[in-house]
Amino acid sequence: MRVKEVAERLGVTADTVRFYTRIRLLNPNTNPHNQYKEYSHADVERLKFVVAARSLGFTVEDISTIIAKAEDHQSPCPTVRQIIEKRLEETERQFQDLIALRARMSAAIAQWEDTPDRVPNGHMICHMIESFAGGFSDDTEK
Amino acid sequence: MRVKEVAERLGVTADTVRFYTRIRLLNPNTNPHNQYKEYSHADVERLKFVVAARSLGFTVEDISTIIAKAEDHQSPCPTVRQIIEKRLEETERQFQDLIALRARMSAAIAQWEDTPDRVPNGHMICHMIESFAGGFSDDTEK
DNA sequence: ATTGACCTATGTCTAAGACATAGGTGTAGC
DNA sequence: GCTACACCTATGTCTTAGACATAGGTCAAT
Ligand SMILES: [Zn+2]
Ligand SMILES: [Zn+2]
Ligand SMILES: [Zn+2]
Ligand SMILES: [Zn+2]
Repeated sequence: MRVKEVAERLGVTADTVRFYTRIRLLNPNTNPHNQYKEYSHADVERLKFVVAARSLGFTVEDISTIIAKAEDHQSPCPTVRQIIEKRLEETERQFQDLIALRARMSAAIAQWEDTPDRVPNGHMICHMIESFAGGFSDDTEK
Repeated sequence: MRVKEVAERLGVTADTVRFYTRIRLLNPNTNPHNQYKEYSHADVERLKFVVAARSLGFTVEDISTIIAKAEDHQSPCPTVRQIIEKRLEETERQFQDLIALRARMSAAIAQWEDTPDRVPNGHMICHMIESFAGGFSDDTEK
């Protein structure tokens, strides 16, 4: 199979499969005539694993580590448990950041509904953004 | 003022200020002797604006656009309203994606609590990841 | 003048692909 | 066989918003 077929079969783009191949997460045979990659059943199996792991928040580097361990006949499970715990924490942080951001955006939009447009003068760029309560005072405005 | 002072005053890193300077979002004078940048009061004011806009989810490119309009003596307000609406939609999408990801991760961790570690064989890398219900069936496993 | 702590500008790197492009494939028509 | 032409491929470059590394500059104390 060539890249597009394998990509479609797993619901990812051909570019994604090419990327995984580039970083040697997949190692298909290369046709020496045109450099086209030929993906075997085993390659598809591995890609399936990568897609599943990605969907659980593992980075491609995490996945490389995991696969390396497995190929070394060691159980990757402890590593997997450790990593996902860390990734979940990161996700939680991002989540909180995103909630805060969304709240600020919504508040700004709400506040600006009753604010007229204004042409900037020398000491202001957009009064809406500048007046939005964030408290970014420079504390040295004399 | 030099980069560090201005950065501290606004609660960002010196690298951030340098980055904004590099992309000409800030345009401090340069000491021709040592290339050190000298930030004026006006530069600090502009940085204050950039920081405020960033905290509302505007990209640096958005901010460039907004500033350009203001410097052209046009009101940037309609642009600002348009952009933040779009950015809020994106944030909302990210938010939903993140909720789904977090749910998958938590579910996986919960499921794996009762799963023993296992050493991989030729047809498996990590059974925990592989067996986690995501339904990534290749549909051609004959 | 010399040290040494701190600071600076510049270049490079990051994640995970998307995008652009030059060239290859394969089928249809002649 | 040859030519179109639609589609596919590998490769190189680009993306975000800074972080990091490093060679060199500053400045106060010696
Ligand atoms: Zn199989
Ligand atoms: Zn405005
Ligand atoms: Zn001012
Ligand atoms: Zn496992």
